[in-house]
Amino acid sequence: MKTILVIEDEKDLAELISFNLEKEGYRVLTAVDGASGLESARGNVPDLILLDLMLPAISGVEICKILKKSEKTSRIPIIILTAKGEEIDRVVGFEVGADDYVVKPFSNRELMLRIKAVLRRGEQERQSDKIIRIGSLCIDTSRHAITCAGEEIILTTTEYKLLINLAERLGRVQSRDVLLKNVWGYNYIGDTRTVDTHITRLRTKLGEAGDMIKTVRGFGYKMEDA
Amino acid sequence: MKTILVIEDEKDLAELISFNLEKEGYRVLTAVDGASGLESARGNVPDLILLDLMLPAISGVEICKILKKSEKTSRIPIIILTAKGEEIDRVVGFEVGADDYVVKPFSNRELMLRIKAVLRRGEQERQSDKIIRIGSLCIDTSRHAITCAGEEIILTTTEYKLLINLAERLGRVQSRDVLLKNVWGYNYIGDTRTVDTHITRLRTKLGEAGDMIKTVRGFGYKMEDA
DNA sequence: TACTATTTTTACATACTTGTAACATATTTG
DNA sequence: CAAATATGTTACAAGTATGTAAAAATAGTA
Repeated sequence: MKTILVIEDEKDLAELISFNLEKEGYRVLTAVDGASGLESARGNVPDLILLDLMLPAISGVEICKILKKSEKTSRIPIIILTAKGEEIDRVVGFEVGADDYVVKPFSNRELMLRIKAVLRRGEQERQSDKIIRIGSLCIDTSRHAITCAGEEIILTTTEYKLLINLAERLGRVQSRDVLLKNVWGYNYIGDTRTVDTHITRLRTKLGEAGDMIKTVRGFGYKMEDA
Repeated sequence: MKTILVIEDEKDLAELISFNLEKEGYRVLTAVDGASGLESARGNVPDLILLDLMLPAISGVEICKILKKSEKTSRIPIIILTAKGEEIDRVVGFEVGADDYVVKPFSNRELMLRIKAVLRRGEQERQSDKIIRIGSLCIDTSRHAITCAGEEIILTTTEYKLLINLAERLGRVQSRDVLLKNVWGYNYIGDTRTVDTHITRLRTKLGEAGDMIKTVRGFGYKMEDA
């Protein structure tokens, strides 16, 4: 039986997540703030940590960094819970070192799928210092740098986040709505066509690698080699 | 037609919302307090719930928690209506498990946009990423890719949905009316012969796998291996 | 403040999709 | 066996989704 540590200050949400996790057969530990979360993680090393980014006192980012620095806890996979789309690029990259993230509000199903995926993923390929290579494209998340066939490509924040989102879910079709939620944040109200515009710009800037962003008519976009 | 349950104790507001929702083509159920709201949600599962936070007796937060914990109702998206300002909006709103929130006073336009966004999100969720194999045919729903004996087959949106519908109910005959409802949507007005045309196209594109789509004269179509 | 970079919206072009109708073929029925 | 009925097939006008560029709005900065 796998143990999951939930670090979340909002009691209701923590309770809800615990309830669902237990229903799925996980053992659950909860912590309402960073300090007790750290303590718990060190004392009884869990198989995975769900970490809210917005915590009182020590922020989730800090906690994540601390956990990743200690030998004892560095190998525990961490999934970040965040309300903002804007922070994900920093979070998943080297700076923070989380293994995955879920943007609030998330469905139970979504969360469970992510947890399973992260647990399944081998220890060796944790995302901390991840460099994504797809065809001639190379994304160095730690340096926030992108190259295509050696040539450096300068992207704006939105373009970068959009690319990361597509690249991390390689092959999977993502609807405009999902992209809006993950890149722009849950609170975004606007035209889904905005995504199209950014896709166009991304394709242009990426040059030959831009062809790897495929349109799936009626559904959304996906990224795929060749 | 989508059904929306409005749980709101202020009669005037409830009425106004109902009026606007109906104008947009939704079916509306209303409940003036938590208990009847819960009952209604369980009895006639709606597609979405608009939930006032400030209710007599049981609070909206409680209701939200209860709904999210029950298997039957946990998947219903909930939009919170709250009169309180900034500090509560994010924290209480969707961290309880709700899918979105709107702060009173809200414009009709805003509410409708949120509803649409949340409903869209839900539709995305439903398509789980599984791989269906039937004979030489392979359907990868997450990649939205179809292969027959390794060869990739490009389908249009309608063709794809039609195939999924047949493949998911393997062996079972489905009438043209049922297919129209499932693939084209319940309010589709048109010729049932449209189905035939698409079946033909599907068979052609699928090549040898197309033979697995069988005609059941007088009843409809079914999919069956060999 | 003005200026720049970036993002979003708008508008239009284009390419793809689709429902229908018309005709062909097959099957059932009387 | 012919008529009636059901399904198969094809072509095309109309509809729809996406691509793209340019204007408008916004955010960021000196």
